[in-house]
Amino acid sequence: MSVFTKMRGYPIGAMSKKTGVNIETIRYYERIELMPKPDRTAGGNRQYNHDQLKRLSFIKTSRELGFSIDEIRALLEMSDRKDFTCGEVHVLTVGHLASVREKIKGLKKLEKALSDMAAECSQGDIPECPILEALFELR
Amino acid sequence: MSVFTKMRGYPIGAMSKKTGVNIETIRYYERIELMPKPDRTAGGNRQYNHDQLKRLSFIKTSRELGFSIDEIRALLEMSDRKDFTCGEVHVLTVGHLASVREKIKGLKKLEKALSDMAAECSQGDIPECPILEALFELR
DNA sequence: TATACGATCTGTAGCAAGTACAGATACAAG
DNA sequence: CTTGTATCTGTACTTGCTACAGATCGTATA
Repeated sequence: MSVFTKMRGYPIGAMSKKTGVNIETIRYYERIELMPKPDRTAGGNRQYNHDQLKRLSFIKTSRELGFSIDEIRALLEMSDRKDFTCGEVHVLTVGHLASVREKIKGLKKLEKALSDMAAECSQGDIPECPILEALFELR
Repeated sequence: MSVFTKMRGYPIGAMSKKTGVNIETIRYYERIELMPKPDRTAGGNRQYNHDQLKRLSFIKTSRELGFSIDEIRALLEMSDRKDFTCGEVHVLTVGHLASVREKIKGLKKLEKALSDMAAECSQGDIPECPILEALFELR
C-alpha cells in the first residue's frame, strides 16, 4: 500500500456505526432522496464521503429532535441552496417547538388520567376493576 | 309505524357521530377484529347494538389515553373473558403510565434543545444560522 | 310509485418512517 | 483459495389509520 492509495471513504456499515442510523434506514433515506446516491466500488458497494457523513448525522440529530422527514428535507434544501436566511430557519424551528409543547401538554393530561385510575385500583385478585370501569364509563 | 316496529340499532354513521370515531376507522377495527362483526340489514348495511357502542367508546377513550391497539385488545379480552383480576389490569396500566412518563421526559429535553437553539437565532435575513450549525455540529 | 339524494357498501391503495426478510454478490483475512 | 462477514437488490410487513372509486341501499318527498 502506497501513500497514493485511493481514499475509499466509508462503507455503509461504518456510516451506520458512526451515526447510529440503521443500515436499512440509510438505504431508505437514499430511496426517498433525503441522502444523495453515493459513489460505488467496482463491485457495487456504497462508498460515502465525509460530507455525506455530516449530512447523515444532521438527519439523525434532527430526527431525534422530532423533526419530520419533510421538515428535515426543508432544512437541508435551505442549507444546500445556501441562500436561506436565519429567519426562515427560525420559523421552522419555532413551529416545531410549538408542536412539541402541544404534545407535552397532551401527554401530561394523559399521565394524570392514568395515574388517577391506577391509584384507585386495589391491585387485588378480584374480577372487578375501577380502571376498566373508568374506561367504559368515561365521556 | 307500530310500537312493535323492530328495533334496528345504530347504522355506522350514528356510531361514528356518537363516539367520534371515523366511519372508515370503525370498519378498520372490524377488519382487525377489535370490533365484532355487527348484524346487517336485509340490504347489507351494518346495524350496531348498545354493547357495541360501549365497546367502541371504550376503544376511543383508550386510544386517546395512548394505549396501543394491542394493549386495548388485551384489556378487552380480559373484560370479555370476565375472569381478569384487578391486578392484571393494574399492571398493564402502570406499564403504559411508565412509557408515557418516558415520552414526557424525552420531549422536555427536546423542548429545551429547541428553545435554546431558537433563542440564539438572530432571526435576521443573513444566510448564517446558529440553528443549522447546531444541527450540523451536535454530537 | 318514481326519483332523487345521502348513507353505506366492498376493495384497493396510500400515508409516515421505517424494519425484516430472502437470495445473491462483494470483500478482506488467513 | 477458502471462509466468513458485509452489502447488494427487491419486496413485503409494520401501526393506525385515511382516501378514494364505483356500486348499492335506504328514505324523504313529488
